[in-house]
Amino acid sequence: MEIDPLIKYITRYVELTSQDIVILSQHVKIRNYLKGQYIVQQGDVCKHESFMISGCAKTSFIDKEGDEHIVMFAIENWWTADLGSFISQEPADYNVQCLENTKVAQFSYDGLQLLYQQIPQLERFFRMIIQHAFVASQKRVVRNFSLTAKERYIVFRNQYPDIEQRVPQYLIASYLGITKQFLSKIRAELTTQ
Amino acid sequence: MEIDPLIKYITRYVELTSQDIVILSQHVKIRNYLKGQYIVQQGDVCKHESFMISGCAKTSFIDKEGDEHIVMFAIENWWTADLGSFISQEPADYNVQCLENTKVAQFSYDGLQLLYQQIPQLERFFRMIIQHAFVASQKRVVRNFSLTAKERYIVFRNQYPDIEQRVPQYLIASYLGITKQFLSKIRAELTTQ
DNA sequence: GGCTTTTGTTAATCTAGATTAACCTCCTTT
DNA sequence: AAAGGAGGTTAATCTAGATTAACAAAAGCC
Repeated sequence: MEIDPLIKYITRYVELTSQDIVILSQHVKIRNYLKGQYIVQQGDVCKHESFMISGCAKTSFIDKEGDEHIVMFAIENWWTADLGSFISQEPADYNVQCLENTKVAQFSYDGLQLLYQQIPQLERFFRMIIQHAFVASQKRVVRNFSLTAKERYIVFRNQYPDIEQRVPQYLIASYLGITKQFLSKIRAELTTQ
Repeated sequence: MEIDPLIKYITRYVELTSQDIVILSQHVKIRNYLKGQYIVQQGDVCKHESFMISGCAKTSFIDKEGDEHIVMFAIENWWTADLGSFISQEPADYNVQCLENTKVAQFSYDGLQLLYQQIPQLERFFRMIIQHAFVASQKRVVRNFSLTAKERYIVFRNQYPDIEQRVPQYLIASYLGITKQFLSKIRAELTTQ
């Protein structure tokens, strides 16, 4: 089944009966995007929370100077959405755009509210997922203050070696909060010794 | 009752029966700290999630150079803990130290697991709380990349005017990721129109 | 194969914010 | 009232990383 990776992922955290899985699959929609397509567009309301089955996407923000800042990347088994927009159903601050052809399993806002009622463990599941996401985000704030750009790049590389391979460098530079020129310089320094 | 502010806060998100409140109060402990005391110490396991009833605390991190970085502040009606340490029950990355005499309502790890079973709405409650915390943290990451120090200070001031009054400037500088000298310069610029 | 677009590199110059250091309040405490 | 500490300011100098610009290497695409 197409949603198997999702079920497998959820059952790492909570137990699901076969009945739960039937209900779940009724409220989850599989959707395919081509490279370049948007899952969420800044200004639109974010209608879905998306679980990545395959492919790769970036979440980014265009500032008032028109410069893009990468908020996060997502690959297989990650979640992506503008969560702030999704929970409030107000316009999104971020874009989510596919960097490869991508397959996702999507929860709509209403679908998810129904699922919370019918499968109470999902409440626990999402609590746990978001706890981890919050902890990771807070660590990133700390790293941005206490590490140099070079150190942050090394951390990123060690933490997400799979992402580093799949994503162009200028997007990684943006994720790290530096220019592509400076990242290039760092990389040159790291390869010569 | 001493835990009234907590009940009031929770019932803004989910309904509680009087029975729920009795159960809750059996698993929540009120605790007082003096100014300067630690709620959590870097290296210890974070044993509690604390709801602030009164007072003020800072969450901070001491880096390898011995410099302190402020992760967040907490005042009345905020939550504080090293969540990463609390959920994994591994040593904390952060300190939580009181900046004023402080009264908190504390959930122990085991107590909270019991409460999740006995009051399923709490699962929902904490999911919602942490969703908002995650969204706020992600916005902070974006601000740190796309705004200047002066702009970030203005945002902080507008967003948390009550915190700005109660906390020394050098800690606010640290929260903003700048030195106290540079914050002082920014403030001088802002007062002379 | 050539031609355009997308990525990545190198180098010169510039700037936001760090560092260092000296000095100025207010509070406490004795 | 003196002394010490905690918090805040000002100013000179320094640096990590930005900006600008030019070029090189891949990667589509006709």
